[in-house]
Amino acid sequence: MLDIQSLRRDLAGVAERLASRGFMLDKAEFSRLEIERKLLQTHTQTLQAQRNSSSKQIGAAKARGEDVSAIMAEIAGLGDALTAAETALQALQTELDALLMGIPNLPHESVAVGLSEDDNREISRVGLPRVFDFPVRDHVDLGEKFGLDFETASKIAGARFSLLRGDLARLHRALAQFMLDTHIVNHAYTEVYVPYLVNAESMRGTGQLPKFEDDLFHVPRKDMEKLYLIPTAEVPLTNIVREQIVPREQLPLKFVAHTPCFRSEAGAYGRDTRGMIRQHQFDKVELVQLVEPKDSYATLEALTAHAEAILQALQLPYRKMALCTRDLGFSAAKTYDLEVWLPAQNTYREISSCSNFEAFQTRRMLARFRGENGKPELLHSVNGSGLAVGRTLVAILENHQQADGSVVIPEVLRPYMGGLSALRPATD
RNA sequence: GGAGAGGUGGCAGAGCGGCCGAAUGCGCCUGACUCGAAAUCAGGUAUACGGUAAUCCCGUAUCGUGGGUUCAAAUCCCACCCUCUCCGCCA
Repeated sequence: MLDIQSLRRDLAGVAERLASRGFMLDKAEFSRLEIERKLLQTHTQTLQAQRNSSSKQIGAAKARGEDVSAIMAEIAGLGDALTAAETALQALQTELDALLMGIPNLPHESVAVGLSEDDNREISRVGLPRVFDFPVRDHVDLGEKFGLDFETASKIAGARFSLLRGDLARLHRALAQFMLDTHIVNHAYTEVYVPYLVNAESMRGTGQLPKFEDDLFHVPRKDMEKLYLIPTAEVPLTNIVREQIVPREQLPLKFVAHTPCFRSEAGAYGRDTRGMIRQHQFDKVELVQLVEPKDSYATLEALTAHAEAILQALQLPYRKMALCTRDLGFSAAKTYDLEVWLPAQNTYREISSCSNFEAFQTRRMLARFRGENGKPELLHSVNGSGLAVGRTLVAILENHQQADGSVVIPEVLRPYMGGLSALRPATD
């Protein structure tokens, strides 16, 4: 959520910055609501003040044993007027709030203005794509031999689910363990185990609701508020500080969690139907930091480097992209995507997305710390995947495949694999 | 699933429908005393929104959440949420 003050102060300027990311703010509508809000709010509060002082007088008069009918008569119609005013104000607030909640974040000044993902800027490339002297197989063909089984998954659950067996399942687990351990030990994050089902309030906090309900799975409950399956651990991790004032000396908060993520992928029907690139359920190791505003851009760089460290350790070639204004997610002020090389697709594919949300999320959830002057200030939230486990598995299979169909397991994962150095097709 | 207890400021803990944004204690901040500290004393110490650009001032709202009764609700009524204890069930 944007700061409503900034909209009041410089509506045209804000609208212009929003336009750069493709969002057209209805300035007239906002102004109309604001003018009315101000009128209604002052009116309501005046009536409330009147009621309060009259009620006080009645109390005092009664205590002295005086007659109160005169005062009572004076405020005869006040109750109804007040109810009407309060109702109108509330309705207007709801409208204004809905408008505000639907506005995306402002792009940071360092973000290039662009019209599509083609305008994203490549920041760096690390590692060289291998040159293969044999026909490259994609992860679906390779994985089949090691226990990757989409047919069984679809029998059990439907399309866009996967099932892993044996060493492949173990490798998947090894990846998550390795990532977690790296972030805990080398990068000083605190490991957190979180709920995978969250309430609507949490979803609002990080920005998934109210606008992106269609992308989420939810679980109805009889006579109870429905719960949502998390699309990323960002949701529970960031909401840890919702409605809290964190003591300054505890900052920065650095959380890491390994969770499954659930996405309905509505609107992606035809895309990435083959393989485990785009699934309804996938595992991810997520990094979240809550920091003082002055630190958040340095934090974004650091956190992105933490994600990169995983790719480097796994010897996967990747590039780092700075998203342009048009490609930014709803809540992000600035985003780096890490894209891993997938030889079978002959292209780089997103494997991590690292963003600074500034105060966009924390304002929604009232997550604060106590600043220098002792006043509560909004934290900044920064997060990123470190990494998406399923896609990392895909990248390992494809990048580390051998002519004989085996896949070399990166050195750093071997301790998690009981010393196994390669996946080999079953010899039958 | 059954039975019971309870949700009040950073914490503990009071609170006859009006003088309650809320006693008291602890904690914290400032000052006095002190060479310094402790102890003691004095004062201060919630958040959001609005008037408004303002850390001052004024107003409004907030005692788990939402509704109701009333001129007036932390206090009375209803519903819901959450926590705790015991029993049952359960990974």
